[in-house]
Amino acid sequence: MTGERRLGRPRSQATRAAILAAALAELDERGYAALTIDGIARRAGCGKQTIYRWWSSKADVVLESLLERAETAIQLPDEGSLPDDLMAFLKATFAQRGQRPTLIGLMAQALLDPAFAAEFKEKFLFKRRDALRVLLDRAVARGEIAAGTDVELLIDIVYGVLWYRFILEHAPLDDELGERLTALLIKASR
Amino acid sequence: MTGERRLGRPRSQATRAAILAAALAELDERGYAALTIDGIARRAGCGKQTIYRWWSSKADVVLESLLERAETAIQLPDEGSLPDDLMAFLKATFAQRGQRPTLIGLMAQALLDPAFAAEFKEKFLFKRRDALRVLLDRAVARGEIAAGTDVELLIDIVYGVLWYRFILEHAPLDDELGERLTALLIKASR
Amino acid sequence: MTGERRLGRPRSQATRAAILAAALAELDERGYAALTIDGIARRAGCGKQTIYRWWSSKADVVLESLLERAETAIQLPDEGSLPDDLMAFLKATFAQRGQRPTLIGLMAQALLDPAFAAEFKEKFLFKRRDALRVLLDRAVARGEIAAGTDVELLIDIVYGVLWYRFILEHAPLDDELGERLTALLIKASR
Amino acid sequence: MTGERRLGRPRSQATRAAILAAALAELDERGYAALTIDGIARRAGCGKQTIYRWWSSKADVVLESLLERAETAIQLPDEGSLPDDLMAFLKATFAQRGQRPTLIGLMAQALLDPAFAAEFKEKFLFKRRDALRVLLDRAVARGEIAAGTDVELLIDIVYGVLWYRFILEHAPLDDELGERLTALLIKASR
DNA sequence: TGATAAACGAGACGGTACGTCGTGTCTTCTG
DNA sequence: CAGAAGACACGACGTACCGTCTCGTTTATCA
Repeated sequence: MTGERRLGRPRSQATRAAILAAALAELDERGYAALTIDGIARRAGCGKQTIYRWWSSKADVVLESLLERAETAIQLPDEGSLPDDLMAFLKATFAQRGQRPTLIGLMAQALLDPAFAAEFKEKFLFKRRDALRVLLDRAVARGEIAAGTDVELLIDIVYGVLWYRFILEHAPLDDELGERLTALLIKASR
Repeated sequence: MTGERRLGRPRSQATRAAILAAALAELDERGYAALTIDGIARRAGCGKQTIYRWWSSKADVVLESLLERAETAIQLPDEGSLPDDLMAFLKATFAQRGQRPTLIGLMAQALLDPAFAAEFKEKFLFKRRDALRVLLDRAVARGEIAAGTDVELLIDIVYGVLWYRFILEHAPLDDELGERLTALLIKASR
Repeated sequence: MTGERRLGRPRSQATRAAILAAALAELDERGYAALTIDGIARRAGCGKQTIYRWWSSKADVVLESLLERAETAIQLPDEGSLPDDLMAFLKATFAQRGQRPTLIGLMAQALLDPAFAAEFKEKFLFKRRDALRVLLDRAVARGEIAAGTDVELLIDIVYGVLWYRFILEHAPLDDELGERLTALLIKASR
Repeated sequence: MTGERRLGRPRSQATRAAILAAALAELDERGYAALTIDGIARRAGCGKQTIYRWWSSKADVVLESLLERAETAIQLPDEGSLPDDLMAFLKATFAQRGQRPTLIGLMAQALLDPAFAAEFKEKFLFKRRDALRVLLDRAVARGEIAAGTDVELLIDIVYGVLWYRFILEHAPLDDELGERLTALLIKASR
């Protein structure tokens, strides 16, 4: 039942880990644009084929590396009120600024490659939308925001502003932004 | 006096135009990711060197092509009230959805290449922010929105939502979005 | 034991042969000066990298092609007397006049590139000197030429005249030259 | 009468000299293989067109530079006897060893380019043959060498050995070679 | 225990585009 | 009208990665 044991030599978990680690290391040292499959393989001490066997692109490798990082996990706060929940959520999100190079690279890849875009949305972007939706739905249930409120638009505003500033870097992603954004959303949705 | 006539053979305007046209044609036929300098040169009937002499990357060529297209010009409506101005502005912006592949490609390049990012911001993104700021400042002057309103945040919300939906394509960029966004911003800024 | 099996995919002998053949074909059709690595790769149906992996220059490829041609093999006659040996040797050498374009090209490359010059001397020019030296040493042993004769100078004379006429083409490389040169050398070395 | 004054601005002798000097300087600093028309023009402070107007190739420029050098002039000794004449001639020739890089480069160009080869022979190589022929004809007239001697072959031997050693550098071009070659030729031609 | 089967490292392969270099021609202004 | 300046079309250069392939080797399961 649990079976599914495939024939032949099983996938090497050590190699898998080495590849993910190598990808992150290359990313840190050289940046996303300079990432190459050759380079990852060389650093991981594995053959290129092994990478191609399990991932479809370098972005795929990076996405998996990213998702394995503990700090990328989504926090779902429950502070009792929307403003507090939102602030906690935004603070947790802002705290991941260190991932910028990686996230920016993945977004670039998503823009250039529709297949990867689908995967990036499914495994990353939409998961975060889902988390935020939980907070907002809770607020609707509590009556903190009006029943007819377009929750999807609120989500778009939060992530739209976040990504827009994340990409352009013309203004900071800090607590002050969190407070102003929270205040604005609540005022707009009462 | 105004002179500034440089020495030597002057830059060929015909070649410049051929290159920009070739870039747009390649873009339409094959998409941004498949653009190559070789391909542009071949189609334009010019040497690669000539492209490298005047532009620093393929994104640079594409950006200039794009800026020369009349339809990329920024509309600055003046309808007399903020809601009308905003709707007109958003409608004009949404009308450029056909440029999506190009704009997405340029954004991808900006994410991968900081030098190009700076240029893209200066020549494209910030020009649009400036236009929107004019509308909002006008509304502040007219008392339509509160004096202390964080105009920059409003701009970030508009363009944040626009780009976020533009990139993810999880929801349409249409008049209904325009109306809801306008309503929300006005409610939040009174 | 003799093993030495290298790791990884072994070198493709088919590709090696295709490259050498393509080089000779290009040489015949277009001449040495018009040879290009691009052209050889195109005709051989291989990537340029494959050529660069195994040879350091186009001259290197051509030299190897040449050395594989059966007709480039050195004949070592043993007719019993120096005049007969020399005539046989010269006839065999003159018979390779068809290789002129190739040899001239290789010599040109040797003049321009010291690294290739060393290789050309080692693998081609000195091998021929060695063969001729065998003939002359034999003649010394038989007493046909004086014991103190400067054999190296005789070799220089033979190959000097040959190459000089080969290059300048101001006089033929034919049997009459062979006879006169033989006679002169013998008269001078008695 | 002497006229032949062409119309328009006359050729600039200063520029001509600058180009020839620049060619020699580049030759000395970088070697023949690295010579470029661009480089010569840059160093001479002239336009490339000016070079193309008056010379047909870089080899052409170099040949003219070489021929203008005083030390390249042919010495025609008249010592009274063939051995002395020959030795003097060879000594004078050997004394030009410093020109090796230039001469080797010109010879390489001659091998690659038949048009230049013709010019090189006419203006350089055959002039030297002519000079040597004068010496040898004088010796025939004096009865130092037999009347039926193949003078052309003797010339080929002298220049063949010289160029062969000059190119291969496997043995020196020195007085000892001069003496041995002289002795050999005289013994062979009595 | 040995056959079978897949994963793995290594690295060669056919390709494509890169960005640079040099060529020989052209187009402008200056002397 | 020669000459400097330098832009131009062209085409080869040698390199970097791509994604695939072909080896020998390793590590499992199954008969």
